[in-house]
Amino acid sequence: MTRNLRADAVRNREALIAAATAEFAARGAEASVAEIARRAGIGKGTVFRHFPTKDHLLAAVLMDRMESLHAEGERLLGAPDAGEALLEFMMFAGEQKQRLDLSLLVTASPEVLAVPEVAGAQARMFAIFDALTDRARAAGAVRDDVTGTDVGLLMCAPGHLAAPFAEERPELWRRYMALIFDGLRPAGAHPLPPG
Amino acid sequence: MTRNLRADAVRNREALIAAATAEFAARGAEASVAEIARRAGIGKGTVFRHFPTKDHLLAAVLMDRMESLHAEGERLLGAPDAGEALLEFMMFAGEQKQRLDLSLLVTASPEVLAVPEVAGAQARMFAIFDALTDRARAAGAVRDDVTGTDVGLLMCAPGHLAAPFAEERPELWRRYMALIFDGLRPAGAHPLPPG
DNA sequence: CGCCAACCGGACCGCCCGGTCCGTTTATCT
DNA sequence: AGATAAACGGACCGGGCGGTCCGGTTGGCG
Repeated sequence: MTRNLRADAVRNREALIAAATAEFAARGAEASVAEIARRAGIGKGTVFRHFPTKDHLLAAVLMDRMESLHAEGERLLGAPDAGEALLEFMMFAGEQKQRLDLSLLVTASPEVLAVPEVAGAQARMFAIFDALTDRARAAGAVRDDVTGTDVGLLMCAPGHLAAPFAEERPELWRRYMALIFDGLRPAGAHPLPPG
Repeated sequence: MTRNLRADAVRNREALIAAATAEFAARGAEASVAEIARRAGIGKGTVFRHFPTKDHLLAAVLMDRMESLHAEGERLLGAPDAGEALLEFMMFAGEQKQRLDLSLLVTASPEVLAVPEVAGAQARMFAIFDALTDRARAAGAVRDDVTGTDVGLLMCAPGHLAAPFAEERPELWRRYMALIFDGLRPAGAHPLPPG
């Protein structure tokens, strides 16, 4: 069945995933395998024995993040204020210490989506987006035309937008997340005419 | 002074810029010089005689777009409704037929900013962002804490977010632009506490 | 302790990139 | 038409990438 890994293999695998997480966080999907291996203190060959492809390695890293989002989302489904819960969720998503590009999760490349577990994890993640959004909408905290997909996409933006100022204004992304959430509120809504 | 180009050189230069515009629009800044040359029907060597560097070629393309934004912005500064003018400007920016990634203009790479004309054009462009935003703010159409820089950054988002759905929902980006603009309105504003 | 399979890691491959070079073509001027 | 400089374009270079291979190392079991 699941063949037991040798002790050193386990150690290396852990170091590899840690290094990959850090490196993908820093450089995005274009991070190089050689650099990840160097950072993990192992050879490039070892990387490819643990994962057949760079995309499979990326997939493993993304899975963690998606599960994390999923868990926090489920927790917040139990929060009393549905609107506040949605905002809190978006902030949690943007926060990810290792500021892994959220759009790697939300709009994942075809290659990593080809890994079946990733597709499943992404589907579960979007289900949580929907659940949180439906609840907020039912509570009248967001306007009627907002969907879970909208939330998933929109919450990716602040990270990108604020990235150039991450040094001098590390909290700028929070302001943009709040701004965008305000756009979701029913108060000043001016939705486009359908068409 | 400015040495006259030979007729064929002029033709090739035009074809080159057209091809570069299309290719950068389609593939972003990672478009390859070889492909641009092929598309223009010229050799790669010719590209580098007209522009010393790929970045200089990209710079030439970006300049056009920035001037276009600048012109439309100045036109809209004369529009009666300041708030409507700002929204219209954002829509114009998102529209750019060749949907050239706006963030190439707004958060240009250090390399292309090293081309002095680009830096100047970008500064003029940001000045227009500020002018339009100041006027909208003075008219009470957007909240007090919104700056021209905010507008410049935020208006880049819809293009990215809607890109994966560009095929089946080509107008989705408009909805997001409107949503984001609603977040700028004073109506339902919930700005973050300073800090 | 000694053996062997599991594991390691760096040399190596093919590919594509931005950029250079130079022998060939061609527009232009007389 | 012939001369000449301008312009062309593809072969070529160095570098970095993802991925492979295989001789050397090492953990774990009998």
